[in-house]
Amino acid sequence: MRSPSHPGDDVVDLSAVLEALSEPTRRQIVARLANQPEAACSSFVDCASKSNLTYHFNRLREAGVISVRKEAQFRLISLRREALQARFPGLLDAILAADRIDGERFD
Amino acid sequence: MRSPSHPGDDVVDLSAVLEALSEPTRRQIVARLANQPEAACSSFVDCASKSNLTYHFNRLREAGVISVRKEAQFRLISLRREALQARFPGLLDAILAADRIDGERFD
DNA sequence: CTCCTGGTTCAATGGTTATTGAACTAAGAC
DNA sequence: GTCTTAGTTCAATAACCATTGAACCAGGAG
Repeated sequence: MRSPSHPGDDVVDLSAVLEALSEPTRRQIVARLANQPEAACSSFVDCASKSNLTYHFNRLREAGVISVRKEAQFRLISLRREALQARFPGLLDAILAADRIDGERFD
Repeated sequence: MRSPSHPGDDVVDLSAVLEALSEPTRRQIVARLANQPEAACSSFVDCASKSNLTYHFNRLREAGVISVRKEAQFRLISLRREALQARFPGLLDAILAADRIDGERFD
């Protein structure tokens, strides 16, 4: 785990990005962020426990998938769409699309 | 790990596919298969040890990414492009493209 | 038949992962 | 100031991961 605040976490390693997005909870977080410019950590309490959320946010941030901004008493999370698109064009969109399809398994 | 021969391993779970392709050795195998209709297990001895290759082939097969066919004394591996494309359109191509970019890191 | 070659199986190992709960901190609300 | 909300940190745990090496097996080659 890296140091707490690392605004310049850049998208570098494909393995890290795919590992980050291979986890269902993290994919759920990312899928939700795709529809919102920003969301507070607290809006994901239905996904996992507080400390577990911190863990998943760290993994996503270290992979360069999200960025975290501190605003008053809240942490605001956002998806790093442009950075991901610049580094691996089409990857995030393909995974988001696949995730939507994957979600249809039990219809 | 599942039973030895499982020709009908189908692409079902996105997590399994992404986990399979998040490992660099396995991505290398898949990238090489993308240029060849079929390849013998033995053509990947430069990627890992024999037993380690068996392990990686199993993980790829269980995720539905490759299929393995026994021909005389050889095992022939092939990429399940159509099955992947049918289930998660564009995903494999995006990951293969990202892998090519990722490979350019040390230029 | 005996000897390779191609590949699997198995147990062991060290490292990593996700998850938990309790203790803690930072900052606004009252 | 006290209380509460939002979130981190830390240690512990169980499960899983990739990798190894040795033993094994199937089938062709000599």
